[in-house]
Formats: sequence, C-alpha cells, structure tokens
Amino acid sequence: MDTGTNTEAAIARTLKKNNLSITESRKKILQLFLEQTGALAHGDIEKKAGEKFDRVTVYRTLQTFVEKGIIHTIPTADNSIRYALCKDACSDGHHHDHHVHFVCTNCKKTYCLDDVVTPEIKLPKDYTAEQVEVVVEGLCRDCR
Amino acid sequence: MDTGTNTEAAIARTLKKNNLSITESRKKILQLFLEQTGALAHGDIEKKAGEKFDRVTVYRTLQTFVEKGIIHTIPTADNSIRYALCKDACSDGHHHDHHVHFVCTNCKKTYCLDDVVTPEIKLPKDYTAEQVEVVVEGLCRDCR
DNA sequence: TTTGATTTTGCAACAATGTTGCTTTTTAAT
DNA sequence: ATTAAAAAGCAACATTGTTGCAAAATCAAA
Repeated sequence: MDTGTNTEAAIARTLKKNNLSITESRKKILQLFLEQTGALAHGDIEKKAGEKFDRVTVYRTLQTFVEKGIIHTIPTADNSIRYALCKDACSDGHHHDHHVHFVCTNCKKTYCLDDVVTPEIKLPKDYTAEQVEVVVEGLCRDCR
Repeated sequence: MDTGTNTEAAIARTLKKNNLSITESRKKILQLFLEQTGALAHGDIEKKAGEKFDRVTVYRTLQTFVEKGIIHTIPTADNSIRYALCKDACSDGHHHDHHVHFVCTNCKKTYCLDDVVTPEIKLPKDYTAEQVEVVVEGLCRDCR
C-alpha cells in the first residue's frame, strides 16, 4: 500500500469535486495543508513551495481555494492572514467554520479547534450578527 | 466655552500621562481617534493626516500609542490592521480590551462594543487561554 | 492520441505597505 | 537662552500584493 499515492488521489478528488483542473501548484499547495497541523500564512507557503512556483501563482491558488471553500482565512492581530483547511461542510463562497481559532503566543502556530464552537454573542439592538470570529491566544500543547 | 481648547487640553493630558512629549503629529492623530466613532486603519490615518506628516511618522506614532496602551489593534480577516482608542484601564504594554469588536460588512466600519464582554471559551485540556478576541461581522446601525 | 479551446502559469512591471539609518528639527528641562 | 534628549523628516530599501499579457499546461473532444 502506497500512502503517497493515496494522498495524491485524495487531493485529486478534492480538486475535481470543486471543478478545478488538477495542476502541479494546486496539488503541491493542497498537500502542504494536508501535511500540516496548524494554519499557514501566505509567507509560509511561499517559502515551502515557492522555489517551484511563482509568487503570483501562490496568491491566485490561495484565492481560488478560499472561493471554493477548500480553505478559510483566520483573522489575526498582526498583519498576516492565515489559511487553514475547511471541513467538508464548506462550499462555494459560503463557509461554515463556526469553530474557534487558537494562536500560540510562544511558537506562533495557529490551530483550528474544530470541536470548540463559537458562542452566541448578545449585541446591542441596532446590530445584526452574520458571523462570529473567535481567536484565542495562549499556549498550545507543545509549548507548556 | 471653547470645545476645541478643551479637546486639545484632554489630548495633552493623555500624552503627558503616558510620558510622551507633545508634538504636532501625536496631537493630530490622537484627535482623529477622538473625533471618530469607529476604528481607523493605518491607511485612513495616512489619508486624513498624511498631507501634513510623513508616512514613517504615522507608523511610529501608532506604534508608540499601542505600546503605551492609548490605542489597541483589532484583528480582521482582510489584511488591514485597525486601531481604536483604549479605555482608561489600559496601560503600558498590557491591554484590557475585553470587549467585542464589530465590523460592518456593508460600510466596512469597525466598532468597539465596549459594553459587550468577550465570553469564556472552553478549550481542550492542553491549551491555555491568555486572551480572547471576538470579531462579529454583520450590519451596523446605519446600514440596515 | 492528437487536436484545439480553455484554463492556468510565469513573467514583468507596477502599486502599496512597511522598515531602517541618519540628519535636522522640535521639545522640554535647566 | 542653552542644551541634551526625543521626535520628525527624508531617502533608500524590503516586503507584500496586484494586473496584463504571452507561453504553457490541462482537459474534453474527435
């Protein structure tokens, strides 16, 4: 049994499912996410895959993946967008990532806590909530 | 009674309280925040005050204000840090902005909901929470 | 399997954003 | 008024993100 082949098959399936043609850069970048526990910033991806692909390609691939609901963005206080894989429930343009994100203040890794659901927030009368983003900062498993 | 003078006095007091010398750029930028309901992105500040000050001065002033706890940053999903005034409880380096932030999906304004406290989040055992950031997206007062 | 339309990539040029070192100016205390 | 310390301005640079277009890869058809 060849794990490499299986992963590659899963990647191809994901791309097909989203009506995306199967290209080297998409395969490579999607694989980076699958190999990864935490989330990835654009810079990380550029470093890891960047020798092989143009910067522009990385930007466009990430954009495409977000649009298709394959990955989602995670807001952070510093100026670096982070991306993480979506669960299957996500689809074109509409994300259902109602989970909490965790950023380690020590190692700076970002995690999706898929089992921790974002709470209801009581807003002042005049505001309507569409989506709630929760980012918790602290120490992760490995850092304490 | 001259409101302008009073505001200016309040600004000077804030700067003094934080051991900052009173300069034109600091006064101007602090005034922008006081005049403002919502939060300001760096770009906004540069546009509003930028004709008078160097870009670098704006960067350094914002950085100083954050360090002193006069303003705090607000995480967003797009790549633009936003800044808003801190309540008095904030001090050097340590912020106590345990309130929810609101971003209007229509007008893109960002608000501090000072009265809405961030909830407790139950994390998996292995994680330690230090700070919880909540950003709610939706429609603000003016946009619905 | 080859062909051909369509999509994606890479390149180049550019725009915007953020950073650093150094000189001049401003501030505030004497 | 003098002066040491702090901040602003300037220039140059680094990083990050965007756009248009030509070349290459993908995929569906014959």
